[in-house]
Amino acid sequence: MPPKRKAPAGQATAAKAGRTSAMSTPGPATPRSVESLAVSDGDDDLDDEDVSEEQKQREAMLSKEADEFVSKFTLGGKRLGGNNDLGPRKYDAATPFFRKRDFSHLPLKPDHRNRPLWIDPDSCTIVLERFNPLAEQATDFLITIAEPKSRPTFLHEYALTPHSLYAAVSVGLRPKDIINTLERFLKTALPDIVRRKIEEHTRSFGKVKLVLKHNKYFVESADPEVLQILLKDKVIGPLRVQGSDRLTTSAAPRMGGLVIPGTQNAAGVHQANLGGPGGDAQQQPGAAGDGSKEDALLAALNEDDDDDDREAIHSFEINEDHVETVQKRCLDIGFPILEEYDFRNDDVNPNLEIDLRPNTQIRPYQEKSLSKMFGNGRAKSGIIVLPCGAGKTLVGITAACTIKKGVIVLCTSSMSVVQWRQEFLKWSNINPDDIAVFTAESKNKFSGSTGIIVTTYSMVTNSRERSHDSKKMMDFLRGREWGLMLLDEVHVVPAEMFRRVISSIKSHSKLGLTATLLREDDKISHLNFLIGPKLYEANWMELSQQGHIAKVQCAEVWCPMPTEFYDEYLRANARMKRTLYAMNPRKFQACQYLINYHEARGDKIIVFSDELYSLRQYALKLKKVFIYGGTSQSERMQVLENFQHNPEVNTLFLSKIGDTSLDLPEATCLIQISSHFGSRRQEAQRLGRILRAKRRNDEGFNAFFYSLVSKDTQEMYYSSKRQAFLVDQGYAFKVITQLANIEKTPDLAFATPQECRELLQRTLVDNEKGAEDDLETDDLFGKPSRRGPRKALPAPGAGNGGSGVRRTAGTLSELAGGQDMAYIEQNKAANKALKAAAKKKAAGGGDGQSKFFKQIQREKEKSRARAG
DNA sequence: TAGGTTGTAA
DNA sequence: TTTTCTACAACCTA
Repeated sequence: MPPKRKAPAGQATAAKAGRTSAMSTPGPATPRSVESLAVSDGDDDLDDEDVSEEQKQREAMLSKEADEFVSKFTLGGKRLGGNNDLGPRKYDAATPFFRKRDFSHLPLKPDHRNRPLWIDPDSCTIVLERFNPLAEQATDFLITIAEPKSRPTFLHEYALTPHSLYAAVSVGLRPKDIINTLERFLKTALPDIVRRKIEEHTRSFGKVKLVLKHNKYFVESADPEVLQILLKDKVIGPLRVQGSDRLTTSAAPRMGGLVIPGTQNAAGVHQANLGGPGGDAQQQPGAAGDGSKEDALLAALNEDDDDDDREAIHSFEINEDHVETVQKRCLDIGFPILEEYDFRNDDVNPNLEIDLRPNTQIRPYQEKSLSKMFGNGRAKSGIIVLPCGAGKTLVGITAACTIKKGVIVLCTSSMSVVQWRQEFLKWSNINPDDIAVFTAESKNKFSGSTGIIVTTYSMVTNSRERSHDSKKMMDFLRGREWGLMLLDEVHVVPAEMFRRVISSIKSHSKLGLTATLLREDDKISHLNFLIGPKLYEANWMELSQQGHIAKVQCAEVWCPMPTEFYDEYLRANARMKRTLYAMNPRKFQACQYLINYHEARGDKIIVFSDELYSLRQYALKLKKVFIYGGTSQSERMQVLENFQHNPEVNTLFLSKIGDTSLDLPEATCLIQISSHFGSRRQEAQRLGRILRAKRRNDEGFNAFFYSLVSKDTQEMYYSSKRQAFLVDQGYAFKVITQLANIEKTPDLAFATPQECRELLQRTLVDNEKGAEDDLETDDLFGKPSRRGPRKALPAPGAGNGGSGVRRTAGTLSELAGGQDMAYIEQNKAANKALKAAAKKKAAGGGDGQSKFFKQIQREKEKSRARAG
């Protein structure tokens, strides 16, 4: 049993409801000073006093400890972000956000101190004071109506955008709710321009819904006029199914007896109510009325959708073939269409026997995200954004358990397919026969009339020739209707290929899960109409403060480049530049130092490098295991297994294979030596690798994330770009320019200038080989070059016009010889030691090595083929 | 069972 | 200050 006694979810929610109702009268009713609140964190404050006090102290201690830890490395480095005390403020906290314009003429409300929001009327940027008494409630509200832009510790910045407003309406807020609540939270009066913007953008949003009922698609709206507009539209009108002349009318559903499993409600009410009020409601004409109470918003925010006003609903039928066309068209003409699945009234598709295992309690934020999805008793399609390790899978499983219909799960790799299935078995009582995987290896169907299929995107989208089984399976998938489509890592979907999934498989509702709704192109917005609005986005910092994910210390280590390296760097082409700044000996030393430090501390360390050459060099030189794309499946398993359980193996080197396709054992320290341009997503994903660390609740535990950056190179720029997302999430990157006592590291590599020069030459030579092979035939130089490059190299060095400028052939050959000897020796020492220890594969050592070289060879050839 | 090919993301 | 190559999954063959 964990020592901390948290209030059960039930109490927490009740407490929350209490506070929420207070929020409708924020003024004098809650006269708490800013100062008093800044201290109490406001989350556990209704819990047992001792516990929260203890908790707080511990957190303070932790953060201090962590700070000190990083400072140990820092000699004179300047710090970025992470300013933990605000100090005396000359300006108001929000001042920086308004630098360009001055809104001080906007009159403050008399009780502005009790109100947490500022707004910039021109950009519709909202700034939230996190230390304000109402910050909690305001945060809930803002997450619903606005796009989080940046959420550092004290000030959060949100933007009101058409899409965010669209999402707000889709989870049940009405424009006037939004306006009224904003008015309440704002320190100033809500500017007219913003009010108009909200009205304008929400007018048509959420008015049209796409509902699948009895296997027929209906376009539904509470507003007959809107339907008329659609029917008169030149695209949509003709698509209406003829014969259904009258608009069908029924009553709006209400949440009724719907209970999301795993919530504390589930315990008592359970299924008793299913089919109760909800079912009846369908028959009754709308009791309607304009019961627009002010509390409606609070209710919506509060998850209990006890809407009193039940409006009449009008709908017309459209053919299923035209759904996509209609969806697109609706978006184009300003009536974005929502997809909803009235699963409780779906008696056509068989029910699936599935429930969460008893005693499974989902976490508050998971519940919150699901309540957005099931807010009105139906399943809304949309996207839930949770950091890795925060339990995305469980959210998906709970959704499946709520809907209880056929489910199709789409993953990015076959690895995660297996995991999803395991998670389903772990968390739910699903019959193992009812959950099947569809991958290259396994093409089983479930035995019953319905079930769960777990597969990969590429399996479904594959446009190439299919194997016979695969074809049969696809027909099966296409031929039936799914209650829920779970899209794991949904940010991949906007890619041209993957979006085909949406159209090729018919599902009543779609739930997208992702950690980072980020792409470097702008296609992420496509998800809005491909799947649905973003239903929920968690705040990383908050989750980590609450102990759901690990606390992470981020640091960027600046490694100067030795002059020789820098000279080469300046002259090199783009490709070589990348290699050079990864191979920077100072960086290597930093890496070595950090590995030493953290291994001594008992951390499990993962080192990432996108640059294969440097990945290998680092790993071999440091005698650590590594995995890259060419590592065979069995070897991968072996290495991972060892990394996880063998106390001797604490450091693992990974190529970008580790970003997506490996299920990494838990690590507690992460070092990046080279990374892919400015991909924020990659950075976030990598950070996510250490978030799930189980030790997070141990005393004084922190996870560590280092980016090693070669100073004065492009890396600096990329690095800042990559960090943008994490910084927005509130992570502070500390800059370390000097690692204290690095020179005392035992066996510090490249400590002498001579060694550095050798490294440089070797790097240049090795990466020149590809070019060399361009001119020579493989049989001559391919194999021999591994053993005796001494002979082979001088010629290409001189003969290769493009890059021959760099150095004299003499030096080059000299060093190259030594290099290869060392190389082979190291290679023996590295991964293979592990192999021997595992006493697998008699031929292991030599075989692996030649395989390794073959792989390199193949890659070289490939790139040459492309070039030529 | 390994190795090669292709298509695709980013 | 801009961009890129690497690597994966599926499928096929010897």
